[in-house]
Amino acid sequence: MQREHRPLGRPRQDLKEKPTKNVILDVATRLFLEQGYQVITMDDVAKKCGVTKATVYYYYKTKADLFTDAMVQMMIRIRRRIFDILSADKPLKERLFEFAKAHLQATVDIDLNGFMKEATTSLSSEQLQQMKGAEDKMYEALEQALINAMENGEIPKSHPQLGAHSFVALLTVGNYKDADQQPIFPSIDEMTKQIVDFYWNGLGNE
Amino acid sequence: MQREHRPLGRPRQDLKEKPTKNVILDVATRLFLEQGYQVITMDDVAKKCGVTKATVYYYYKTKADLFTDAMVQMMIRIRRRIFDILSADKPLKERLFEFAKAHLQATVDIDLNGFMKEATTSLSSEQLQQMKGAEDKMYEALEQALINAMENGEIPKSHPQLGAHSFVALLTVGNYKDADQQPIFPSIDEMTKQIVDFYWNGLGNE
Amino acid sequence: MQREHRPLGRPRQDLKEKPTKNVILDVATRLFLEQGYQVITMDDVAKKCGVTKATVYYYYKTKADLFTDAMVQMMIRIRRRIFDILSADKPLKERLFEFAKAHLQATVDIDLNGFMKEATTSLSSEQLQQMKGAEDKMYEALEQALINAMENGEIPKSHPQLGAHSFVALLTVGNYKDADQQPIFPSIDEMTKQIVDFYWNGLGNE
Amino acid sequence: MQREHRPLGRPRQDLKEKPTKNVILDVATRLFLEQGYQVITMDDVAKKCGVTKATVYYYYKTKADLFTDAMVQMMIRIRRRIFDILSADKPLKERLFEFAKAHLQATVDIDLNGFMKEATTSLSSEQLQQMKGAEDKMYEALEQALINAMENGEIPKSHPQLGAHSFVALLTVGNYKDADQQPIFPSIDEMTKQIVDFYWNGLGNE
DNA sequence: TATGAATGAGGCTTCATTCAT
DNA sequence: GATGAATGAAGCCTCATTCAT
Repeated sequence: MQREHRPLGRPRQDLKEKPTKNVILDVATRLFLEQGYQVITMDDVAKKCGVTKATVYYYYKTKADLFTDAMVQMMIRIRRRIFDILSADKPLKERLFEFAKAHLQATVDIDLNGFMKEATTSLSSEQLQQMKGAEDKMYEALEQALINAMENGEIPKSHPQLGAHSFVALLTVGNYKDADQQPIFPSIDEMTKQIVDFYWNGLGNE
Repeated sequence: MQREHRPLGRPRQDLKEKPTKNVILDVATRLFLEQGYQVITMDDVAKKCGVTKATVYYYYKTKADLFTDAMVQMMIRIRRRIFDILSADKPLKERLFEFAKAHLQATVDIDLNGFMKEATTSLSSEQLQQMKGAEDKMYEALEQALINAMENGEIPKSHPQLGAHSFVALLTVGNYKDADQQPIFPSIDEMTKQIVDFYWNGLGNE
Repeated sequence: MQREHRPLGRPRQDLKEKPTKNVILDVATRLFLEQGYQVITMDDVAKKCGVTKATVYYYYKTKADLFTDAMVQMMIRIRRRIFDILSADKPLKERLFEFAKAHLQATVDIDLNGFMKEATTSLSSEQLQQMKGAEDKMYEALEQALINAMENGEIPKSHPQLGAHSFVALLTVGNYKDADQQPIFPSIDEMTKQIVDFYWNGLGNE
Repeated sequence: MQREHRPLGRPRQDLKEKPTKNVILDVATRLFLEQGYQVITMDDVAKKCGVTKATVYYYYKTKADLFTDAMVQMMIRIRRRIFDILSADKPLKERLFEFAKAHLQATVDIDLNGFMKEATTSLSSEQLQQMKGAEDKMYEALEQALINAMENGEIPKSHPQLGAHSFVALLTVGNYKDADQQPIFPSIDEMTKQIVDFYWNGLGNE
């Protein structure tokens, strides 16, 4: 765990350049999230990164690999976010509100269900396992927060896995737009409040 | 496994077979639901129908057309089902339970969000309108049932659109399988009961 | 050569309806002339005629047959027009002018060269013979007029076949439009006059 | 007959072969000239080049692009030839003769009219502009030679644009073959002489 | 580390043609 | 005489992937 030997003084400017592999992963993640696995081509990724397709293949052996890595990393990041937000020292409802709001503000709708479905046909079973694993861990982070709250007596005891999934499911309501592009509530704040209230009731609170 | 190749030309009108167009629409609907728009090819559809691709194109000018029609028809059917089940003369909670159960029993997970996302990238704006229109109407059917119940005093007054969307969103929880292919609850009945209870609380009932 | 027995009196209205076969031929001729053999589909023809493809096939065994017939009939008509115009009792130059003008007024550019080239790949050799035959006869009509004029002393003796082809070739100049859609001369009359003058000189007149 | 399939990936840079892009353009030009736009498939081009279709698409995004480029390059070459031949220091008639002969010797009949017609239906308006532009410039080269000759007093003053187009139009006469495959004159030399003489008269020379 | 050049496989779509009615 | 339903063959184009440099 020791840091590598590094020259003294201020690092050179070009050290700030993100390594190519990271650029690719970040760009890919965004593109896949925005448009889905099938629609995005390796060329799309390459072009957005300012490199060639061959370079992408230098870092990721297949498209499926790139996708898997992108999704897994993303779920890890979300899990970390859940941890961060939900371990704050505030009433659970407030923490849920914060998380919900953060989630709904992210422009891209993270439709995990959809991604898993698209992936099923194209990924190796090992890759699917990886994704599923990351997904499960993500939910577990939420579950844990609920379990804690149940033990604290903050909320009634109930099935925490159901609670975790229900929360994420309800968040998708926030992304709905009708035929005229109207969301259900005009502001994100209102949207978030309503969803969290609904969820809070659902948990059995009065 | 499939029918032998038919001879050229118009087939004899022997048996009272389902008209080819219907066969195509039904098969396409199932395939699209199971695997998504991008993954399914026109050839997949054709082969499953025992006809050639050209025949599929005889009835549907493009893949996007076929998809749109399939989705719209499906949403119309669901809407009808909602009507049928929700207009029965029973307590609302029972009716919700019935609908939820029917929905969760359908083998294919009807992930509307996912479909709309895939559609966005590949359909004409006119086709998107059609799909969105059908989707909205579907939700309206649910909303109406909620509105009635609020007026009856069966449930507290609240935002019916939110209620409708929340219900559908919660249903997706029933399709979740973890990395070991385990659903959250082992039986559909239990699953349905838990989801409807959660929802029922969410609506503000005590 | 006796006329068929026909009922006395005025024929019924519906006798005025052009027989379907003729409609097809006429429509096909126009479409092929306007857009070429390959581009026009049997469906295009059928739709413009208000019948189905199968009907077109009822009258013409193949697309190549329809095309051949259309082109041959057209060349026969042109040949007749040449006869009519060129056998009038006026100075040759006037007659040439008239024919040229009639030709240039027809909106469609009858680019026989182009048609023969397109046809070569797609027609049977017998069909090609038919077309070539009709084309040759068409030119012969012009040649004959030139031969007559040479014998009359109206124009110097020269190679009549060259004369006939040169005339038709020069007419194509009238259809030229530059990148800004400008023809070489602004009015058809001026165009015709200039071309015929040029031709007239070419024949060796002073 | 053709090269064996190449292995995947970048080929060894062995011999000083013509760059693939040039090979494709040259082959395509010849094929399009010989048989027309619609008849030639991208596969035809690829096979004649000993590469796969995908390779052709690597260099040209669409068939229309390939065609446009082929035609434009060809017209640029012709224009250069016009320049070269017509700027020699000889009497105009001799120069015209030379150009005509060179043109008629080229085995393929360059039927510009036909190509422009085929193009109209299939090319984007931008591509059409490109082709038209190249065509116009080609004619302008001829016009300029005529203008010079008029100013020299070598030929009478007349409309140079008409002169340029007439010349090219008359050249097509040289490619005519009748139903028995007979050209109008048996030898190219005689053909050329007759056409140029006709043209020379047409210009108003005595 | 990065890329340019190439391929194979496959997807969408069109179209001439056929045939029972 | 006319048509609706179907097919087979082919054409355009895309894309994940490979490999020598």
